[in-house]
Amino acid sequence: MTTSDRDDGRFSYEGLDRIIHERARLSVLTSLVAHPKGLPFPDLKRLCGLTDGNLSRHLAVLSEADLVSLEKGSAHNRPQTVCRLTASGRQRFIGYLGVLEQVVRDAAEAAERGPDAGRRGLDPVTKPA
Amino acid sequence: MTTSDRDDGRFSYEGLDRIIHERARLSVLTSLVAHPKGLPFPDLKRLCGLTDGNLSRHLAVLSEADLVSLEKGSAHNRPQTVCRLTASGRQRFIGYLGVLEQVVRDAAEAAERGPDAGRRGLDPVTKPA
DNA sequence: GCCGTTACTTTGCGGCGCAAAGCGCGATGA
DNA sequence: TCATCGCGCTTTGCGCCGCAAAGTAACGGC
Repeated sequence: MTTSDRDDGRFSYEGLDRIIHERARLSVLTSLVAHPKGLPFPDLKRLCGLTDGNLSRHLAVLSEADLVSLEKGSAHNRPQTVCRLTASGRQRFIGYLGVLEQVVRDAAEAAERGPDAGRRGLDPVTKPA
Repeated sequence: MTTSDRDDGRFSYEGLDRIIHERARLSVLTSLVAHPKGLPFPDLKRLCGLTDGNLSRHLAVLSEADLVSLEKGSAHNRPQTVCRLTASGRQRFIGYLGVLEQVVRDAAEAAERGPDAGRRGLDPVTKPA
């Protein structure tokens, strides 16, 4: 047998929150958790390699979900939006990271266990050039 | 200073392949890497907690991208599709996992470094000078 | 005043995830 | 023998989303 009933959902990873599990937003949240004092919009943009519009959109989503707070003020006679993780955002992000870690563990373990197990169906595994 | 030029893209994680970085497909790939001999459609469906339609769609995408192979045959007088990781799929997935691991490391490290660093900024909003 | 730059926001579109409906087919039963 | 059921997928349809390009606003030289 290949699977048993109690394996149902073994790899479903329901904790991968749709809001967080998105490349750009993952970037943003990681940047923010690494800069707990907050980051101005342009810095965040550079760190994440995002365009203005893109970052704006994602920040709106994250803010809507109360994962980040946006403090719109001004500095050097210019508008400045400082972005921060909220306390609950931090919690949710850390929870998400736990799931992500589980994914990596599951997969890495499996990948290591049988690099050429079941070779019947798989092409011979070749090294990357 | 908050960021320096050479930090550009520090958290952009370009290796997070759009095809792979999707909850359902991540489930599928992890299941498959854990079962190198392949999995029949219904087993995969249960492992991943997906609906038929959903799994079908994602398999089509993964197959299109040559990450998985679909072997349509029959067993017990019933149609049976066996899904397997391709060799290149395996490599790409492993590459992706490396990036994911980096994300987890970056974030976990940062989160641990300052669980309450900059805490003042989290709820009471303070103005940067 | 005009032009360029900075700091965002809005708009438009293509694509995607998801659930519900559909299809094919063998087994079952009247 | 012919409907009916259930299993194994596939297709359809809708709504949301990511992304880039265009738009707005406000300041700083010239």
